[in-house]
Amino acid sequence: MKSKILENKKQKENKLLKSAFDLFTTRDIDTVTISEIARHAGVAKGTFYLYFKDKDQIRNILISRESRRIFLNAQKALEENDIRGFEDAIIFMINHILMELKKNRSILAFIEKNLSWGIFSDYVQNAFADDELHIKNDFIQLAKKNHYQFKDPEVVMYIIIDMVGSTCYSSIINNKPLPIDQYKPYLFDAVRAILRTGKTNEK
Amino acid sequence: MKSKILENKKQKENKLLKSAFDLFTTRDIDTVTISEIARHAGVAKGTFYLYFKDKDQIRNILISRESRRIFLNAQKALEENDIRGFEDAIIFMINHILMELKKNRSILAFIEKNLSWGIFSDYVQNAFADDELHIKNDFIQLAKKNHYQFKDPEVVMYIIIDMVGSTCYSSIINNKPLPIDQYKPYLFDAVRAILRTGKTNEK
Amino acid sequence: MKSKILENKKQKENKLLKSAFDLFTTRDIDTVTISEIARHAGVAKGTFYLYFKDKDQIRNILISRESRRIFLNAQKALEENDIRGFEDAIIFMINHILMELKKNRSILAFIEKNLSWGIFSDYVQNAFADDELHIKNDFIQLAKKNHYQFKDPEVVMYIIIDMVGSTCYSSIINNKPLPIDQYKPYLFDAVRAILRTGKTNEK
Amino acid sequence: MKSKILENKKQKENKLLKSAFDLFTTRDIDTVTISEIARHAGVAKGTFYLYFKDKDQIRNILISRESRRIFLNAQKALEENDIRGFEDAIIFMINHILMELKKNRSILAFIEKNLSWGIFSDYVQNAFADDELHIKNDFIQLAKKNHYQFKDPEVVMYIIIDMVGSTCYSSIINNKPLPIDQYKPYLFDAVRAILRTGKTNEK
DNA sequence: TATGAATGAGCCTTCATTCAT
DNA sequence: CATGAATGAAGGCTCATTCAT
Repeated sequence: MKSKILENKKQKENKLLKSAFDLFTTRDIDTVTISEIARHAGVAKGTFYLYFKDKDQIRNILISRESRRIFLNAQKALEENDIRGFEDAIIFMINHILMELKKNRSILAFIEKNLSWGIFSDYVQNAFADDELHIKNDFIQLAKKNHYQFKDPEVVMYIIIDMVGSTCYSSIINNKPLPIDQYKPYLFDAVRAILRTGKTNEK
Repeated sequence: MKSKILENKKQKENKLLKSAFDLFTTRDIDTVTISEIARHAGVAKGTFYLYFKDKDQIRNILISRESRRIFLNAQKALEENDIRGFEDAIIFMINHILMELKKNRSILAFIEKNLSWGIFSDYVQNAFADDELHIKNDFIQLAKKNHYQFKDPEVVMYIIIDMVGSTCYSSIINNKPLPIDQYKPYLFDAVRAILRTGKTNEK
Repeated sequence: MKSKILENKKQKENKLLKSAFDLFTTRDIDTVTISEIARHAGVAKGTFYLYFKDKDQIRNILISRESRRIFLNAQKALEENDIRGFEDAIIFMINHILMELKKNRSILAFIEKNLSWGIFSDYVQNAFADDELHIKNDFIQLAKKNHYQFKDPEVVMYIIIDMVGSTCYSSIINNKPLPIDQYKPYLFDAVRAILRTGKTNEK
Repeated sequence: MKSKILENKKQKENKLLKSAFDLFTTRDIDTVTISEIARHAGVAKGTFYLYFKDKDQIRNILISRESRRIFLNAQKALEENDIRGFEDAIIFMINHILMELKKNRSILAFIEKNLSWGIFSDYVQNAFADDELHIKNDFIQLAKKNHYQFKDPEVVMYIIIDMVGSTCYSSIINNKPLPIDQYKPYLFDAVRAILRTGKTNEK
């Protein structure tokens, strides 16, 4: 039967992805060889090329996958908590993501160091296409409902994501400029300040 | 006389630095070989190792040097213009830097992609040690003079630098989320919002 | 079937060993490069590293192999000739070995110059472990049978091997202190003298 | 004055020789570079080539020098002690040399590992030319005086030197086949046995 | 004489990629 | 589909030797 074969193939692909993920988050990505990925996945070197073109490809797939997972988790957490204020909701999500990344620094290191625009950015920007991930939509809806108005909400969202991402990277990884827990107040102040630029006085 | 030799050595070092800079800003740094740097500098391969330990070292030197140069230019421009408001001064400097980077995208790409904390951050953080570069000091003085008060001005400065750096990178290089000229208003709004969090009402 | 591949691998390994042996016995080992070994074996440079770690490893393998072969030959020759006296048997073997080395000076040069204790010595000392090579045992048995008694036969054997090895090296290679054929009488006298130190008067 | 200059030159040459000796006896000779020899001697790299052709040359000079020194010491010690028997005198000298080498293993390692025939052998063989070093002569005289007769005393001497040298090397350095102090009885027995082959019964 | 900057040949080693089995 | 042996291009780096000063 065909499904059996297909399943088998999917399994091998997953083994390779998992293997690469393990290695990429453990070591400097440049030092990871395709040999190692294959060996650690328990398949032959040649098999790698049956599923992926090269290291770049598998790396990009992993970054998209992990970023998405993290955003989805934050989104789900938000839905499960009844947070109504616009700013509060944004801060809640950011905080949720930061907590996850703090627990799992290697993922953060992996994503940040390899996050080239053209992968993640495209991903976030075109997030409309993702059935499950409706963060962008939510952002816009929530802003409207709470009487925040932005000329271009996408750009604001982008600024915030990028700012949080890059500053928190060094905060979590290197404790610079401050350890993440001490840094958060400053960061959240900054985020709130930016969001407040869109606040209107409508009731 | 010895001065001739010393001069000659300095010249060679500069040739190598220039060569590396040319290559690093033109191509992906990983694809640049030491052979090429030497060849393009017009010296033998072994000569490279007389002046630098490896590619990392020459890269770090270049990043420090270029970052410093850009900040120095901005600082000088600020001094030459009589801008008194705190927010205006910050925005002026940011704008000055962005204009320079826009003109010279390759430098931006080079700095951003290779700017590891531990190089630049240390540099900016310890900028006190630099006799000429007194941005940090200026920031603090200017804030005080204009009645802005921050619990930790350094952190605020850091947030701004990092945010500007990372978001403008993709704006200038990839036009995402918007081309830099359209993006600036949003960015400056965000910066002003952050700065305003420190505003007090003293006269 | 797999046997074909395995056979092929064994063949390549042998090609490399032969190539290395040819080069090592022809030239100063330090001047032989891995490139050459591979090229002369008709394989790619990388292939070398599939079979051996480095030049040292292949060299040690060759020394063990060749030394063993020479001793085995001498042993076999002894068995095929009915020589009963203890001293005569030892001299016979030494002579057999010297004749072989004389015919093949390059092997002698190769072995002697690279024979580091830790390779050969271990080998000779632990010769018990070698099923085929029972020289050490034979020496002890033969001594006993012929009423020679040594406090530590192993040490005596070792002295003889080492003495023969080092003096004959220069005799065969450099004709010093005498060409091997003229040198032999002196050498054999010395060997017999040493052996005779263990002679007892039992009948 | 010229003598001053000449003295200065001799001094530099000695500095280089000492430097090389220090390095050669401390490390594997192949890893010692000419740069290091010069640096450790406190002169410029180019200066090395003013005094020596290459590493081989300086190495050979050192080996001759050290070997000679050791033999001279043994000879002097013999003269200072009134030992009349032929065998006893030989054993005395060997023992003297072994004690010195045991104290200074690095010299032994250096000499043995680099003692190529053509250096030392020539040296010992042509020892007649050395005004101070008259070992060979002594050997012959002493043999005669004590009624030992050898067809070719030189060859016997050579066998002994070589045998002692090569077996004691591994004994002192690797404790194989036995530590030197336990090995000596066997060795001396062997030496005496060889010498005794020349004994005559004249009174 | 003495210096040491400059040279560049040449080594070792890795690893992405291919392809016969 | 899967394998893994074989490839060979490519890079980093060292160091003996030269030569202008």
